[in-house]
Amino acid sequence: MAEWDIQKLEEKYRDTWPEMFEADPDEREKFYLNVAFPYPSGAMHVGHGRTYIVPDVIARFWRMQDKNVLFPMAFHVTGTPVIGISRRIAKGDPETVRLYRDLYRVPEDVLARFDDPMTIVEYFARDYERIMQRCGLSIDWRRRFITVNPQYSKYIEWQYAHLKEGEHVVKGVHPVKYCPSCDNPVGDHDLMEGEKAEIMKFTLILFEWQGAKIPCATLRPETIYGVTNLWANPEVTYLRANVDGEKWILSREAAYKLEMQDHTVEVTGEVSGAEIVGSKASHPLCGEVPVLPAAFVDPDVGSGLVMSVPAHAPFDYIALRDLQEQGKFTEVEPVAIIKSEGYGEIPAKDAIERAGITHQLDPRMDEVTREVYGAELLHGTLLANCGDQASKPVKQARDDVAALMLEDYGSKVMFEFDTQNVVCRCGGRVYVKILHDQWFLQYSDPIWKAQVHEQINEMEIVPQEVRAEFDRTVDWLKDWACTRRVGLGTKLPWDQNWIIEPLSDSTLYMAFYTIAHHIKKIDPEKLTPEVFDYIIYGTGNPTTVPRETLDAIRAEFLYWYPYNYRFSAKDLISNHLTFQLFHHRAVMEEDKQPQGMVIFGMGLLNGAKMSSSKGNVVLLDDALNEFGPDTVRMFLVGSAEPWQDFDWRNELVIGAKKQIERFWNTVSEGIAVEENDGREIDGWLISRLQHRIEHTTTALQNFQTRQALQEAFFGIEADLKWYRRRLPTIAPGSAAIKELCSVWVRLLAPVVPYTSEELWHQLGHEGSVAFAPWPVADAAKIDEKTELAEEFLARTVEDIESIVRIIQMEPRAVNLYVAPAWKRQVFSIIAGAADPKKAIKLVMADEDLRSRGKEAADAAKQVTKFIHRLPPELVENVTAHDLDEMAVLTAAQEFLEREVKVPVRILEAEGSGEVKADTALPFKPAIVIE
RNA sequence: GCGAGGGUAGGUAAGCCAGGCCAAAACCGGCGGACUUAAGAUCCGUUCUCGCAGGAGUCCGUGGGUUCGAAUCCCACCCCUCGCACCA
Repeated sequence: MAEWDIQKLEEKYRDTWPEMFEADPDEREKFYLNVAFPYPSGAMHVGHGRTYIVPDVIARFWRMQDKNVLFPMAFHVTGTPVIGISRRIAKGDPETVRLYRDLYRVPEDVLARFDDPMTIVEYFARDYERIMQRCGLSIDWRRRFITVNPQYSKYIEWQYAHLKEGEHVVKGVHPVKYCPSCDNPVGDHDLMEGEKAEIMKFTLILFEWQGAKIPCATLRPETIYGVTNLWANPEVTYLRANVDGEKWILSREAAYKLEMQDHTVEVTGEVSGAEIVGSKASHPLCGEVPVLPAAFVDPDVGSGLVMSVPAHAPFDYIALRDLQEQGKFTEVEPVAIIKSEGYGEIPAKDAIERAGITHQLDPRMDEVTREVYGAELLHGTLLANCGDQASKPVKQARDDVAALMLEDYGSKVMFEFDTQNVVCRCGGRVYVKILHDQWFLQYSDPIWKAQVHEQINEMEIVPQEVRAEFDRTVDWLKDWACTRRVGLGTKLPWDQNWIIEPLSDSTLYMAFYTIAHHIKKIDPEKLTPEVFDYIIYGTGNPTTVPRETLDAIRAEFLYWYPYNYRFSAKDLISNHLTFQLFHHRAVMEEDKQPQGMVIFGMGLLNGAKMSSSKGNVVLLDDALNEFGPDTVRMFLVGSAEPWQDFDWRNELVIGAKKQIERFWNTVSEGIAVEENDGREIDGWLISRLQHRIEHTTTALQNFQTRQALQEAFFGIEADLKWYRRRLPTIAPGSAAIKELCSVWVRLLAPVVPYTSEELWHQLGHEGSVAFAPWPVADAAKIDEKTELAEEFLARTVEDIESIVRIIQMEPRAVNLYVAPAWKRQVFSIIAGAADPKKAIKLVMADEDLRSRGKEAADAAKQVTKFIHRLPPELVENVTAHDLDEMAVLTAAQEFLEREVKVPVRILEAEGSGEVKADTALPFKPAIVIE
């Protein structure tokens, strides 16, 4: 019997496998599964490993069920990250170089060529492919592509033509975070500071002022009715400017921001804050109000000029009060316009006084402000002095007044961050910019959303719980800017200045897999939209490619599509996974919609989040070298169900390795030993095996890889343990063991393909275990009575042992007293009773039993208690099979004596004269130790 | 802050939806023993507390509640993970 040497097994089989899993349409039923493809900008770690190994286990499982399984792979290389990496490497950025040279161990000569982004992705794509093959992934590599292949670009162009035709791609304006020094929009991950900053929409309310307008930015336009004054900072020099052709007064900062936000701003002069202070400004909805001085007014917030609503804004209230305490502007009175529960006439005043705030600089001012704003938004109603808005709830009035302002009073919208200091990685300040000419995928379209909801409802989603998250995401999605100026990718077909954004070019590639190996062979120039129309829809009359070629390609598409399952980690739910549903709905026909999704948990390393940038990773290649592919696979699919987070810990992985070794040794022994005569216990083993097959199959059908392993590995091992305990002196070489080995190797083949492949051959089978028939449970081999008898024995031995353990005497002999038949009668009656409370009455209704009087009543009580503690199926079996306990125990006498190491006597309880024998119950003999 | 999911014995984790089979599966780890020159592997026992007869007590994030009965149902609180976008 050879030692288990996984390295050798890997070398023996790895390179012969890739062609084996090339899948072509045939008469069998298909099973098509795919995974979110990787962006190969760095080395694979064990977290990536699980992403591909779990689907592979599922693929191998279904393949053995005689499904035609397609499992393809490609590489996503579009976008900007590798461009940044290549630049940083070219510059010699030490951190990046360290990551690639030391952690990912890229050879120096290769690293030297990493100044070209394509070199990076091509290098790592090859590396991924190599490592995936080491892992034994049953991928059809003929279909491999990368997302900048010209043929793929043609497919994307076709897709976008249809999206545009369906009016799902529209040109729009959109506020984005923008870094003027990079001259590019920036994502949150590009920010050094202010990552959580949100873009807020202010209304600029225009006040008449000496032939010009003073814009005041507000989030609460409805408070215009309560404006008593404006605030200007006397220390600030404001600008006079023509904004969109109108004369405005505003801060320098505000002028710059508005320019970024698509307004024309032409500076014509300056005016000091001091000059403005003391003058009057007016708005039709609040009349003429004075401009008051305020040092707290920040020119870098809003327009740099503020409207004041002292009744409802604590800052305004306290600033006004402070001025008035100095005897200034005493004629200004707060104007209350909102009634809100829990507050008096002037909520700002109440809140400040309740909090005991006496000074504007009190740090609790922000908190009090939030409190008042929140309370008024939730419960406030506008008062009678608010014109048309009177008695409206604040919530509604806010929107109505904002709309009114924009329509009738010349207001403009201004965007601002909710936090100051938003800084780009380049160190430059980030502003809100309105992008025009930008193309958007209109995910906000309610009709489109409704279609996706419908699809989510029809799909199988594993685990069920994430369905809610998908629905939430669909509701929450707004329009998505789908074009960029920089990065790798496909040009927008109708506007060549734009590149299709990388998330937006990878929503329908699952369909491309079905035809990729054919399409690759066609000159991209010939791949007109008509060609794809013909392949996907079967319409039109393309002439650039021979018709029989197209018919074959279309046939293949129709065979595989739609996909059965897509596998991905849960962090992609809120974008990619939901996007692809939108795109399928828009472009693919009704019967080509995604059928199912399986969502994975995340990976941890020793309890901490895996992160390449922090160096907290185990590279998959290293893990394969150290433990071998089967161990890595077994650990990754066995330590947690796919949707749970898993934690890679080396000491646990070593455990998995030992387990496979045990499996190897047991099966090798089984093969080596000469067949000998079967024993009765063989029937039990084979009967148990049927349950294991059934449970493993169900688990894998439900993607429960961990559960499957519990059954297929530990379950079978536990059965074997009992089997050997019952037959310690006989070598395990029976026909039953051979049968078990053959089944066992196949049950574990999806998880440990290398080990199983070798054992399968050693068992004398031709062909790969990957295509061997999956075991099917045979009901005829299930022998419930034997299983029950063994359970009875096991429980009895356990009971004896637990008693021996407690008593502190050395046992000399064990007497077992089997319960009399009439107690079995009691057991049946009680077990069958619908209402347990009436069970005792039922027992006493039996004449024979009643004649036993108190004895019967006591037994009934004991039996009731006992039944209560047993699993219901077991109770059912006990009743159904009416086990001859005497015979079972007698037959196992030798076994019992070996177990307890003293003579065992098996006796009838009835008439034994032993007091303790009275406690004998069916399925629970009385035990007396001498 | 908002949205989704989750907290079970030393660790991983099943059970929870359908309350009583639950002192709570399974695996790992720990401890003791057998085998061995030894280590490893393997096997046996043990791993909340108490108990010289198969039993009792306490326990499933915290605090309440419902129920004859709660890890499981309800309420509140605390803590953790993921997502919150123009980016893979």
